[in-house]
Amino acid sequence: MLDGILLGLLREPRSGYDVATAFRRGARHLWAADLSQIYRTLGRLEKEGHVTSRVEPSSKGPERRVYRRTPQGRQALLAWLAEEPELPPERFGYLAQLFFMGEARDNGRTLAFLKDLKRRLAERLERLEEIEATIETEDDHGFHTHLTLRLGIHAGRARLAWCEESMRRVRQRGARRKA
Amino acid sequence: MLDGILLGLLREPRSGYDVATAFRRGARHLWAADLSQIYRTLGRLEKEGHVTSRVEPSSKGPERRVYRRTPQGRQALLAWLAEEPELPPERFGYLAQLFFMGEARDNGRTLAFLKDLKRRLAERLERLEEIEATIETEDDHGFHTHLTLRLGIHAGRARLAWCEESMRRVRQRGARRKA
DNA sequence: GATCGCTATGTGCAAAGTCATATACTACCC
DNA sequence: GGGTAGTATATGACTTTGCACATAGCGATC
Repeated sequence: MLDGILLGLLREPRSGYDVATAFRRGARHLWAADLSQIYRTLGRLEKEGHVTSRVEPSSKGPERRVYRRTPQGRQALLAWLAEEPELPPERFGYLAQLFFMGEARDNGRTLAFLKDLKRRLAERLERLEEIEATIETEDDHGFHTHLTLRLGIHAGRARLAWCEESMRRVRQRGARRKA
Repeated sequence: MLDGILLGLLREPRSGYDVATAFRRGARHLWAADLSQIYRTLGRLEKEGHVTSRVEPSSKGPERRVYRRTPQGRQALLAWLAEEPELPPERFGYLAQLFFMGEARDNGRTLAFLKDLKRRLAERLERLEEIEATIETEDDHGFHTHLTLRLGIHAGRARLAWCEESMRRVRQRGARRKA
């Protein structure tokens, strides 16, 4: 999966560091990966013949190893794009915490948890909305970038609405219990 | 993270198989885990003193190893519940595919992709809505279960709305190009 | 009495991902 | 001259996860 993303980012020749930078800028809202993993994956892709690399001098640091996508690499990218949509495995740490929070029998804690969660989710959403404001949607790449960003925004707003609904329900429940 | 979920499910003594069954029924919408991983994790939790186990005969199969949460295990659970909300790493395979689909220059393909995606997301949402219809929301556990389910439903509807928005935009874009 | 499906517990192996660490050059500020 | 920040490439150790496989009892059905 990371393979496809790296091949996609290698539309132009780039060093591992550049790829990671492009990754942080353009793809961090759809996949998380750290530098060491990117380097290792690029190494594997080279062994598999999807990319080639060449060491080049750098103007502002040590030597760079610049990767280029091969025709075979482009084919692999297109094949990945032609696959079925890959649904993510469910992995919601905060939901799991909330799920068992009945165990603690503490509505105040649940409320504080939701408030904290809402703040974090709102921050994420704001970052996406900032990016949206800067996107050029005319060319193919920008158009598709914007499509993906929109999902983050739709989903982010839905999560905030859920936080509010949940906080309301927890408060009502607390009030009902005291009564 | 799975640690907390297993400790939470062990409110009553259960075998690994039972835990996995409870997992599939009650927690699969918030975390994915297969049997082998559950067995391994229970083994580690025992080594760490969070659970104990005892082999017991079964009426309908081979012997069962029944796990019980220790006081230390309960403390570990409460500590986990008191932690900050854990945000998931971004890992959207289908979004990554869509992100690079400009490379293929094929609006028809993008449209088919979104249609397929929408169908899958709608199925997931339906399953959550079916579960919601069967939930008892009065007791602590049911209340918190329902809260988590609601997020899945909010987010699921937002994703469907996004699919429709995206399909509309892709169609418009296709029409504009032909004109 | 053979086979199927469910109950039940595990091992082996590989891929994916996380975190810490080592190295080293350049530019800039103090 | 010294410290910090950014550029740049990696390796080592570890955990988590996924997938396949091995084993075996029990009940029902054919």
